Amino acid sequence: MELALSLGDASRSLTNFTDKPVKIKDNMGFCMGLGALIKEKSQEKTQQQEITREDVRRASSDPPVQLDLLPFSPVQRYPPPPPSHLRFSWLSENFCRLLDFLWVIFDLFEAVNLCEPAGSNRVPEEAGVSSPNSGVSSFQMELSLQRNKRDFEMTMNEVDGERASSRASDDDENGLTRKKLRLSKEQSAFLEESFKEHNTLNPKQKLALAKQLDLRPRQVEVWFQNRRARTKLKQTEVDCEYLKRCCETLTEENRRLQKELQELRALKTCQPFYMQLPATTLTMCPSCERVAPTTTTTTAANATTTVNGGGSGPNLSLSDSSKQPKLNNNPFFQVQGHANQVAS
DNA sequence: ACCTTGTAGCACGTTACGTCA
DNA sequence: GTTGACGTAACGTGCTACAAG
Repeated sequence: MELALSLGDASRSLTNFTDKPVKIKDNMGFCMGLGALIKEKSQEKTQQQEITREDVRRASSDPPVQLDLLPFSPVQRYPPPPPSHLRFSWLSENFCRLLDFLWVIFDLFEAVNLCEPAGSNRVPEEAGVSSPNSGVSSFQMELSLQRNKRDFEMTMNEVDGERASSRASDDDENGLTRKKLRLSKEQSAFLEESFKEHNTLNPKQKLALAKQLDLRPRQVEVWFQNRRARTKLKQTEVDCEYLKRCCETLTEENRRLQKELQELRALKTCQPFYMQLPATTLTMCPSCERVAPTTTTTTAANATTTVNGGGSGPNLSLSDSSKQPKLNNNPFFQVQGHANQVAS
């Protein structure tokens, strides 16, 4: 079995090994080596536990990550830790993805073409099997991490204390898939309290919260993002329910007014002509839900349901308040205010 | 002043894990 | 023990604002 490896045209070659093509903005013809990884994890994980892509991705995306920018050569698989002045904190996501994958390629290349790795009892064909979601087999990642462990340990002393402490919660993961930690009640309560004070965080607040709760800043950031999303979703549900009730109320009111209109029309045909008085009544348009003045005639008996329509008729009282469209009390016109109330 | 590029933060949708009935 | 629903941590993507060159 022969494996061709061409890093000169990375954007083309890398797509052969992943489910999803790796997006690469620039073709990079140099060798890159990670200078920091998970010290505690590497030490604690057993041979049976697989170290996943997630581990490598996180390790490569958490600043600072060290790179060796050396002329590409397959021999220089494990370059020595770079000097501190070659650290980069500007790694883009795609670049980190490329880093992840390059290690896999290196290990795969060696496993297939060079030699059987020490301590590995797997056949090389296994290395070509990709997991359905990650596009990188866990075997490859295990190989990669185990072999680079010694290199990582050389540079772990350079990892700053904050990062080391923030990663303390990572130790208990099994590493099979992406990790999901359940926050403790105390942590959730504290985050809730902070969210009540301000639903967004500036970097300083984020760092302070993370340090106080022994979480990674990214976790705090994600928590606030999800919390805002939950708030918005709940708000939407409340608004939806409220609008539903408004719709029901208006429908019922419209039905009542329509019935009243029918009664008035019936009375109009029955009452003597001299009893009819011109007036303007308020009717609710069923389609646009607006109150529109309609000049009609009614009897004195029903005059309490009309209002003065521009002086063309007598001023009539509004004694029967239950029959008036209550615009100010209509819930339809209160939705906005209600929404703001809930949001607060 | 204008443009380009990189970065950070966010909303939104989705995935996947943990919990519980 | 299994299963499905649900809550939610974590992630991917696109957009926008901003700063620096």
